Amino acid sequence: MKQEQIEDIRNFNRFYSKVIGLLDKTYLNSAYSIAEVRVICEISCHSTVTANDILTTLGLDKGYLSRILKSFEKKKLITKERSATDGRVMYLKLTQLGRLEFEKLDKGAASQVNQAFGGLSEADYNTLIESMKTIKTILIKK
Amino acid sequence: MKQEQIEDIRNFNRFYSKVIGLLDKTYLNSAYSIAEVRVICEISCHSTVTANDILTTLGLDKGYLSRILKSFEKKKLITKERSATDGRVMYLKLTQLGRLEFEKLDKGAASQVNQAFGGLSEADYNTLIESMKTIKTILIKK
DNA sequence: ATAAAATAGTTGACAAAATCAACTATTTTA
DNA sequence: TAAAATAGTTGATTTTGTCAACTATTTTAT
Repeated sequence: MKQEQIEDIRNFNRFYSKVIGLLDKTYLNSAYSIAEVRVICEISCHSTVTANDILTTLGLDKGYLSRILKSFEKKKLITKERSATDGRVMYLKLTQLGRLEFEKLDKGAASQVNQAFGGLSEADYNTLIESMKTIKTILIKK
Repeated sequence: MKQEQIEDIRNFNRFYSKVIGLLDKTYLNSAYSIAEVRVICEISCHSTVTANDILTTLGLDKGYLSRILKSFEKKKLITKERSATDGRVMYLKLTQLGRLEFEKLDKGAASQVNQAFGGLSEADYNTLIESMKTIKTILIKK
């Protein structure tokens, strides 16, 4: 891999870090930390998920995650249900309230994206999104 | 802006957040936090820069930044020089050691990019980097 | 069958990162 | 020249994240 290619990629990364950082700030106005948002997101997206699943996908410290989950339970956002077949495992589920809360976060994030990326021409959107898909496709096949 | 476009963009953002998060972890093995790396970077990239410049570009808390700078001074990575024309302003400069340290970080980051993005075909690099440039161009003209 | 190792999750102690507000010292504005 | 603004510092505190020891199960190897 050439020096120049590395520099080009780093240049994009610096630029896009700022974009993402800006969007992440949405969550700073919510009642949740970014880690918490990701955890809610994980629970929301998978019908059955365990703390350990989240650990591996998000790469958090397990003590940290345990506390986050405990706080969610306290706030009635999730329920934990012990697996019938493996007593160590706890299945996590959003409660009604949890789903409501997630929806709020999700809508907030969507509206932030709308703001941050809004105002382009239709042609630019097409090009932008096509480029995004291209990047993802190339990197994902690695 | 259409719902679907928002979703496409969010999809890319989720994906690319992970890429950036992975690269940021390089710094976790260094002696510096991500905020500190950014600050060193800012000082390195600008021949004359003040704490306030960094505040506006990086958007940190000024107390936080002040402490980071103090620790850099203690470690002999930077020098502060009071402006002759405005006694409130401190100009920041990397010392020899600071430049060395920055170079190490910079090389480490480049090698991480090399690892994370390495192994693609030349055609894929061209497409990848072209897409990155396209995205930046579109977003920057906003 | 059972002791040892592995796995899932919890807890306490702590460290690092970040925020807030009050403060000093200058400079600018009115 | 007094008041407001700006640059930076400091103390107190909160939030976020890490580490290691712990309990409770389950799996593996003998």
